[in-house]
Amino acid sequence: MSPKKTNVREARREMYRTLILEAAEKIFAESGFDAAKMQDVASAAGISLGTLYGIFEGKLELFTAIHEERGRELLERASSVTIPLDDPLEAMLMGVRTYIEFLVARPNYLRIHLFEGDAWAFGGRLRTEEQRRQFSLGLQLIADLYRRGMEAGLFFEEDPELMARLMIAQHQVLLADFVERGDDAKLEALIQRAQTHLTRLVATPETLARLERN
Amino acid sequence: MSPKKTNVREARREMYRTLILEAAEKIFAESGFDAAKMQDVASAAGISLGTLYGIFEGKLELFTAIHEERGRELLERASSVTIPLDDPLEAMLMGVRTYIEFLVARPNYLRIHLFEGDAWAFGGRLRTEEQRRQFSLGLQLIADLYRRGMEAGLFFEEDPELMARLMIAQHQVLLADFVERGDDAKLEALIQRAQTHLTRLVATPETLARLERN
Amino acid sequence: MSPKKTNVREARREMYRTLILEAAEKIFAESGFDAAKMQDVASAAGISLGTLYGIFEGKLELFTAIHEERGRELLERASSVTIPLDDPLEAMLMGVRTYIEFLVARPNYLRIHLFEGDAWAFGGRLRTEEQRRQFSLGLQLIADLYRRGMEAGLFFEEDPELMARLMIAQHQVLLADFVERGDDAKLEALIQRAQTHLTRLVATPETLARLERN
Amino acid sequence: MSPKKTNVREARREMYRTLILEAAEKIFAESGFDAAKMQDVASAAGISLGTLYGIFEGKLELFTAIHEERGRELLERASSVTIPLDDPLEAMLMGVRTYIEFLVARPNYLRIHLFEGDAWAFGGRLRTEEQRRQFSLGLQLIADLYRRGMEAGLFFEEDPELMARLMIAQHQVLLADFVERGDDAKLEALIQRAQTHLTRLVATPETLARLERN
DNA sequence: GATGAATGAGCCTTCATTCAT
DNA sequence: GATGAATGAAGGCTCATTCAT
Repeated sequence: MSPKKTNVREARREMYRTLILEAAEKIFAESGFDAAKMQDVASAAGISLGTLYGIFEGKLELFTAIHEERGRELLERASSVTIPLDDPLEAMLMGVRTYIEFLVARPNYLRIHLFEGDAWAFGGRLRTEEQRRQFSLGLQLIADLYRRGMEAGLFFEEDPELMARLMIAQHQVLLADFVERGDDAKLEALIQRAQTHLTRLVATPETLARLERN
Repeated sequence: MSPKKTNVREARREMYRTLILEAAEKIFAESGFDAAKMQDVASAAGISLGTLYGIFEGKLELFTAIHEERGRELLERASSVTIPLDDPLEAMLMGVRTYIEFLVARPNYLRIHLFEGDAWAFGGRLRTEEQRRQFSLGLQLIADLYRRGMEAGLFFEEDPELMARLMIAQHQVLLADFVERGDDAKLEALIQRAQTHLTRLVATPETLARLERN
Repeated sequence: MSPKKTNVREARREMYRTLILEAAEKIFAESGFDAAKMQDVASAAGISLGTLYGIFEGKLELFTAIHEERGRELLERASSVTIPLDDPLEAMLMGVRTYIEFLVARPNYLRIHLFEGDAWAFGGRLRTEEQRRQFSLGLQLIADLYRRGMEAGLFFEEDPELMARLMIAQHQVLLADFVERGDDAKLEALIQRAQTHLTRLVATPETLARLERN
Repeated sequence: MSPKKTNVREARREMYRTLILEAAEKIFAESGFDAAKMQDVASAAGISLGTLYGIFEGKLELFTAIHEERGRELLERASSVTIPLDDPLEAMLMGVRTYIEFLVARPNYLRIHLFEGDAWAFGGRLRTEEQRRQFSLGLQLIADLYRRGMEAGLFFEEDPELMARLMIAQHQVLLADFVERGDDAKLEALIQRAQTHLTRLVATPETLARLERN
């Protein structure tokens, strides 16, 4: 097998992966995991069942792949924008913006994220180990940031992991509200609102007062 | 048909309803909606499939009925404890206590409530009109209370319905955390914590400061 | 549940078992294991797929059940007719008769027995542990008998288990021939022939000579 | 098309045929007909599915071809070693040797031959007309030999075709036993054993006695 | 000619729902 | 009314075969 051919094959597989993941996101978003049919995913991707199964092992693997893919991407973005920032609050605000922008740009994944029983805030009925790992990583990123803010006396004294969950839940409510309204236009307003509520959630009264004065 | 016979029949149906709803709560809590089997519900209720279908039209109706039943009960309790209280914040704190006590006393329903993709905070994949109505009623109860507090200058200025959702989400995170820890012992601590976070969520800085002084 | 009801249910299950096993025997005989369709078995039994699966766990279990059922029955018969006989050769001759009569009376099982890659002589690609156990038991029954004849100086000196296989193979050839000819009429001739060849296979020249004289 | 080109093409096809038949033998021996995958055959042959289908029409044709190929080869060898011999018994003994040496040298084909439900002794589920023809030819070769021996008064009086089947069955049991033991070392012992049993199967008591004396 | 990606018919199995007893 | 046996539609997945490159 020539390296060229291998590359072509790899490229094609990658193309299919993308095609399928998008189609699957759509189908899972519309129907939920159980009601989604593999045949519908294949049709939505414009390919045959056989091809679909050539790329993904099965339904669960496909579902998992969506979360890996999107979760990893989201995590990377969130990390890359928060790490450079020294101020924990500033980092958090930047994190929310990234989080919201990412999800609003991917409405199908957003629907899955919110409604498929795997909302990050609960970590409830997560279906695979990979999903649990992903969930845990995302939570830790936020919890660590919170810990820093708490140690700097900026944030309210509370279990950082619990606070991380509360933050996520908060954003999810705002996103769910946004989705329900079908209000694509005011992304910036949504972000502002989310940041306001985030600040109120984490900051001590003193921090709040200081912010007010500026 | 004599009225007496009718009454007997009604009583029997009522008994079955209760039996089935409890069994269904257990099964749905363990497996989720899709994986739950009607046969398992019937067995858990100690009745036959035929009888189950004599009382409930189908799986979806059964699922819906759980939410109606528990939702109505919860709503009534929450109403009855909050209505007599003049102070909106006090009413809210009392409401959370009731909410949490109610759910912790019904762990099966709690699991469904949190993890079955129909958490009240999102109103997401609600499966029937009735569920949406219920959801809306509960939300309004809280939103109205919030509005009163806002008009009294005690609460933060924000869309009351959104705030209601944020409150519910907050409690759900705390309850999910509670469930995950299997921490049955410290109900009172959970309520305290929920009330603290609730206060921080809704109160203006001035209100907070005043509370601090007392 | 009343004992009566249980009995009725058991009786019905038993009836279905029989019905299904007969139908399955037919289908497996016609098509072989892999080509046989569960739907065809159900149809042949005059029941629905659901009912079929209510009685048997799956295709393999059904196939196994046929072998258990028939194998056990055949083994019991063969044991019961050979055990009372002191003379090993006489016992063997009686055993063949039983074996052949049993299989000729069950032509579908005979076809499976001969052609489904699990002919007792080879013990080749046996699909389940149960089948292997059954095969081993049948073989031992014959091998033990052979050993007795050998120790009595009546039979040719050779590994008894190998001789058992040779005997089975011999009968199977005769049965296959019989099946191919569709010659239902001359069962007794078939048995005679099988006994003649059996004698020639196992007996020492001396034994043969003695028999000749009688 | 030049004759040369045609020759080249033919040579290539022949090469592929050989390659594929060997690979297929391996795969069918390992998995049996139904479980064998065409893809696995192609991979084992180091070619593509398309090429495989360019040489053989389908799975069944491939399976058939193995039997034709090997069967023809075996037949030729058996013929060539038996024809020059005048003594029918001697010819038979030579034939068995050839038969066993041939199969032991081709363990994959041996496995198929024994276990794939198409053992020559039964002529059972032969899948194509060609297979039946082949089977018949092999059987006739032996039957004719037997007939000669019978007419010479050397062999037991019995239907020659049936005797041919019994012989084949006998060898197959010995070969199956040999395969199961994984006993590659003692080929000569296996042949000796087979010849002994063959003699006992076909010879009249007088013939046996005469042999004994020598 | 060779490749192997793509196809899709087909089969095992499950479970919500019905209905004869 | 109660039962639970019976139904059969539906869906995940495989693999023989085809065909565009």
